[in-house]
Amino acid sequence: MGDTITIKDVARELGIHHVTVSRALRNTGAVKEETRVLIKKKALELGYKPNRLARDFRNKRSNVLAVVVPDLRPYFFSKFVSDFMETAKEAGYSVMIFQSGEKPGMEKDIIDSLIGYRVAGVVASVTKDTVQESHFDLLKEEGIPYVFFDRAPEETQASQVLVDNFKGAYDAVTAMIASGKKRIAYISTHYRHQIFRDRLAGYKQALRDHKIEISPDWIIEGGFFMKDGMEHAKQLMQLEHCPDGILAVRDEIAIGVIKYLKTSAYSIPEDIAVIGFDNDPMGIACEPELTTVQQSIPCMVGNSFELLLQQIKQSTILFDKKIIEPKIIYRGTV
Amino acid sequence: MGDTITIKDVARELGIHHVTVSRALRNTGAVKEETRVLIKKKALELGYKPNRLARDFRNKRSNVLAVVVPDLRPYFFSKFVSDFMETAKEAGYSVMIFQSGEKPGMEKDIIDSLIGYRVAGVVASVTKDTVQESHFDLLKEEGIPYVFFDRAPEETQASQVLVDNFKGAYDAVTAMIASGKKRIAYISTHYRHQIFRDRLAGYKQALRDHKIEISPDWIIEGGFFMKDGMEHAKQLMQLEHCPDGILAVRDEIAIGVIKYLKTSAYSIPEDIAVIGFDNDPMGIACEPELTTVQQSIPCMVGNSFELLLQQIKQSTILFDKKIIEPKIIYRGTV
DNA sequence: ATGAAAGCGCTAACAG
DNA sequence: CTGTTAGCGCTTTCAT
Repeated sequence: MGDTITIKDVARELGIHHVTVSRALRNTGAVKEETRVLIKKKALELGYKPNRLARDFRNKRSNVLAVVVPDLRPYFFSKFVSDFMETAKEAGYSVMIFQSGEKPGMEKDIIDSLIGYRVAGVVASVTKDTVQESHFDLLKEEGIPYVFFDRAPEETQASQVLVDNFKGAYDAVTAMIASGKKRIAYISTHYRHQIFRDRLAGYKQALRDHKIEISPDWIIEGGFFMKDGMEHAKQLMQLEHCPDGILAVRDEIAIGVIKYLKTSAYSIPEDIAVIGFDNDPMGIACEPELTTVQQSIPCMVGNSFELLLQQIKQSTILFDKKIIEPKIIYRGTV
Repeated sequence: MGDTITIKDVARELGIHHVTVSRALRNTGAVKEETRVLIKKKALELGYKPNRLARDFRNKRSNVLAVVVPDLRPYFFSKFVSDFMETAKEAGYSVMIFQSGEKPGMEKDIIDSLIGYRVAGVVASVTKDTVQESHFDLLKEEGIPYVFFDRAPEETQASQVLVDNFKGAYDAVTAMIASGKKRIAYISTHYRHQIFRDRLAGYKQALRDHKIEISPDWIIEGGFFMKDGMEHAKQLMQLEHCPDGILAVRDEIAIGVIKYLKTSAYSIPEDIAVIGFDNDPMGIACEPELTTVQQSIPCMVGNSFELLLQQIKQSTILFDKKIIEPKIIYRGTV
């Protein structure tokens, strides 16, 4: 160690100029084929590893893409990140991941960091409390393109990739109605993202279109986890006029609902139907297996990446919005 | 954009030398307190962001830690990575994540990459087919310390953090025996890591210590997922002399087992007890809730990080092994 | 097709 | 306490 091989070492060994080595190794500029082969052979032989730090510094831009998520653990995010990394790698990019922990302050720090690293681009899903987009403006100022996926700041103009959440909820409610349900409740989170408002709107519209009353008692917002689903289900079932179908905005919440219903001896889906969102594999572990609204993650990744790459290549900031079709995965709860 | 602020800009504005600015901003060297304050104020005012690319390049080392995992999606890995990122961030490090996709070739490419980025250190869990450690030797040559967690190459000398897998399996089997089970089977994966061999050894020893016969029919190896668990459970239950307890080396496999048993009308845990490994939240979604051997991830993260940091600080490669106590989380399947 | 020169932004080492 | 000098490894530009 200590004596790292540089292009100069390769050049000296061959009695040529290090610039030629640089050109040969990058397959750029005019280098005699014969020389190029010679150089590559020697580089390999010496175990030369390009110093990315130097290269990125010189280019004033790294070839790293950043992904910012509130939390890496939920399946939706870990799957997105996992797929995104695959896609990025194939295109020659490395990926840095950042977790905001649902804290806007942290998100801001992360963005400062990203600017420091001169990342090539950013894909982000914002925290539950991110209302302002101002910290992302800093990226714009630095010419770093970014794309939001799933969770975007309110009224942002920036590029974003979302599922058609209105349709997802609308279809889910319609499916329950089709199976004979007439009293359908809605359990959401308190997170104030457009996606959740859209789902609520889809839920309401489906009820209206089927001439079913919308009761405020049947719309609950709060929490994000399994235990919240359990509590809300309990609250719902204690209602005098209790529901026979429940749409939850997350599979984890839906599973909480199922757990409560089963302990209370309700049959699913006979007594009550349940549908969630996300197609989390956890939904297969529970019984009956959870029917869910799938947001195609490969599709979201593909669109996000494409949108980002386009901006990187053209060195422009785009304002584009991709809407992905949701799809209901029918399993055993409706 | 285009006109990024550098320390020279800050210096010019103040009519001082940029080196003084550098010193002031890093709280290093001797700078008059008054000047330091002035500089920091001006830097903030101009929106100066240190160029990490330049800094890292100059220092010949980045302040990035790399985590290499086979796959980011399983809860065990996403949780580890998530926690590790938190810990690293608090210590001022950023984190790059890499997925080998269980492919050793990919793992090798990743390591070349890490060297290119001159990362400060590496934490890795190797692929199912990584037998040689040779590609990690390259890191050693570059003076980049690394620590294995959970899955290490065979017979490696390198620093590693593991759970006491022998004990985990031993205790799990003992727990089943304590609840009256006498015919305990073992479902493993075909992955050839020490951790799985240790679990098998723990399983066997527990049976021996309780004078229970070890039947090769009851030891199945193969697969890694839920469907594998289902298949293996089926195979096991079709045996003439079928088991009344099953230990699986992963919760996901255990859940597959449970799913099969329930479709075949076995009662759990009355007819058959089941225990898994990992404390995957998926185990809470299923019914009955899965009893599992927990590997404390915060503890693994803490040890991994500490082991790594120690090597970074001392610029030495250590050969240290940390063994963490597993713990059985009793739920409903035993 | 190859070489020479210059500089990216920063920091260590030395000088004053 | 502050300034000067030099250079990290690489690539772009211009010259040959």
